[in-house]
Order: sequence, then C-alpha cells, then structure tokens
Amino acid sequence: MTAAAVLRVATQLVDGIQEGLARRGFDDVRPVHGFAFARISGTQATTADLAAHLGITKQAAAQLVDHLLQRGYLTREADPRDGRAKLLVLTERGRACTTAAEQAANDVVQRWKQQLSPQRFAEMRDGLNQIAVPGRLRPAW
Amino acid sequence: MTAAAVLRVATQLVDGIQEGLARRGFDDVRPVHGFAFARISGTQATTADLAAHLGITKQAAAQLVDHLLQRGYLTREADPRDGRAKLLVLTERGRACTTAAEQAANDVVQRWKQQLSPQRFAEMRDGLNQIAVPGRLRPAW
DNA sequence: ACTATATAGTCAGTCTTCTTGTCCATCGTG
DNA sequence: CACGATGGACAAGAAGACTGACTATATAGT
Repeated sequence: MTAAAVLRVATQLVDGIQEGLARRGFDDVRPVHGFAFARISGTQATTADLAAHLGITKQAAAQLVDHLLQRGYLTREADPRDGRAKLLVLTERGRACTTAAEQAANDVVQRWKQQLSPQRFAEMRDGLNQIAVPGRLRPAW
Repeated sequence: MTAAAVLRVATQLVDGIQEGLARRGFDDVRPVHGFAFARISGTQATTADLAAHLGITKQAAAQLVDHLLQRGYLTREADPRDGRAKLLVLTERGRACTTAAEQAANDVVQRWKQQLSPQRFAEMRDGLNQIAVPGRLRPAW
C-alpha cells in the first residue's frame, strides 16, 4: 500500500535524523525543534510566528523556545520595529545543530539513493517534490 | 530538498486521514489508533504486542486500549492458550473505522495520482515501496 | 516435580507537552 | 486618541507517556 510506504519512509527519516543528531552530540532536541530551527534560520521569526508555523498555541511555542534558550540554541533580541516582539536568533550552537540535522537527513537520503538506482531515485524524488505542498510540517501525529 | 518533501508528503497524508475519518464520523481517534487497528486487524494481538509494535510501554498501550474499549472500537477476550493474556478483537465499529481510514488514505493517494501522471506516480510508488522498511510506524515525532 | 525466570496485565505516581483562559503592553487604524 | 488586534507572560489543568512495583500465569532448567 502506497500510504503505508510513505509513513514508513517518513518514520525512517525522522528516526534517522534523531539518531544522527544524537551521534553528533545533540541529544536534547526533538524533531519538532528541527522544524523550529528551519523556521528561525529562514526569515526572522518571533515566538508567535513559530507557533503559527508549527500549528501549536503560542504558549506551547513559548515553552519550546524556553527549552532552546536554556540549552543555548538560541537567544532573543528586541525587535527594533515592534516594542512587543522579541526576535529569535540562532546561536552558534543552534546553527551547528541545524547543520547537523541537515547532514543526518542527507545521510538517510543517500542511503535511499544507493538502495535504488540513481535513475529510480530521481524519479521518486521528483514525484515527491511535485506533490509536496508548502504547508506546515506536522510536528506530531 | 528530498527529506523535506518526504515530511511534507507524510504530513499531508496523516492530516488527510484524520480529516477523512472525522468526515466519516470517527472524530475520537488519533493517528496512533490507526496504527493500533492495523496491528489488531492483522495477526491476533495482545496489549503487550501492541506496545512493542508502537514502540511505547505496555502501560501506555493499556491506556490506549482502554480508550478504544470505552468508545466501542474493540473488546477483549481471554486467550485460550495463555491464562494471563487477553486478545484484542475489533468490534464492528472498529472494523468500520479501519475501513474508513483506508478509504481516507486512498483518497489522498488518488489525489497524488492525479497530480502526477500515472507513469510518474507508479515510479514514485515503486521507489517508496522499495526503500520502506517493514519496521514500526513511529506514532509520534 | 520444583524452582527460577520471564511475561501479561494492573496500580500508583510523576513528568513533559500541549491546552484554555486571562492579563498586560504595544501596535496600527479610524 | 480611542479601539480592536497582536506579542508575550502567568496560571491551571488535561492528555499521554514514563518509571517502578506488584500479582498471576507460563515456561525452562534441574
């Protein structure tokens, strides 16, 4: 069944990223943090932006941010254009973790590439890219 | 990036299944319950089997089973071959829910099939099936 | 047959994560 | 400048998972 295959592949990827991060010394982050990093390292983001991006309440996002603040993955700076807002900024460690996650994800993808032929891998990748919608990445099932 | 596409596609699928289930009247189940149903409707299963399958403790699995018992999705019967064990059995409603989930999943897959050409869809599906490992389906990220 | 160990299930307590509800300070628009 | 909207914080609580401890039954080794 196609649906089950998608879920198994996604499971494999998420597990692979977690494992790769742990092996690289980042054992205090969960998958949802990776999604948060992706948002923060892109356009400037606030806690409320993060909440919208992850599909959780801003209070939950604030807890998540606290967690990452305490562990030194990010800092907060006053937004020069909005006195209420505080911009989330990745620290060196935060950037290192983001990089590590990308590498771990790439490791898994490379394994797939070797299991399939380069030809078939490209076909699969193109198909996935075509049906992937740019919406939120569900942090939890 | 391939990895992100996989996660987005999986998110789309899980959300689609949840939505399809709710539309069919099953609004008191979560994705993890679908994984539980899949296990129960296959080989005979006990709570402990379920725990192993889902990668959670047997206490957590017992809570999940309680939830489904209370809502009439399954019943428990004494295992004739093991006085300690109780076999989980899907009720009519449980089977209906399983069917509904399969249909909802299929709806999403059909949308993909229409977005891609039948040719490209088949390529993607085959690639996914080839790299999907038969291990557990991670119920939570 | 007896003992030791493993396993199915339950009870109790705790932790983490996310929720709702409420509030204040600040922003932006009429 | 008043007013609704928004970013963020505080508090309380629900859900779901965890650890630890216990009973009853099964199974393997002697």
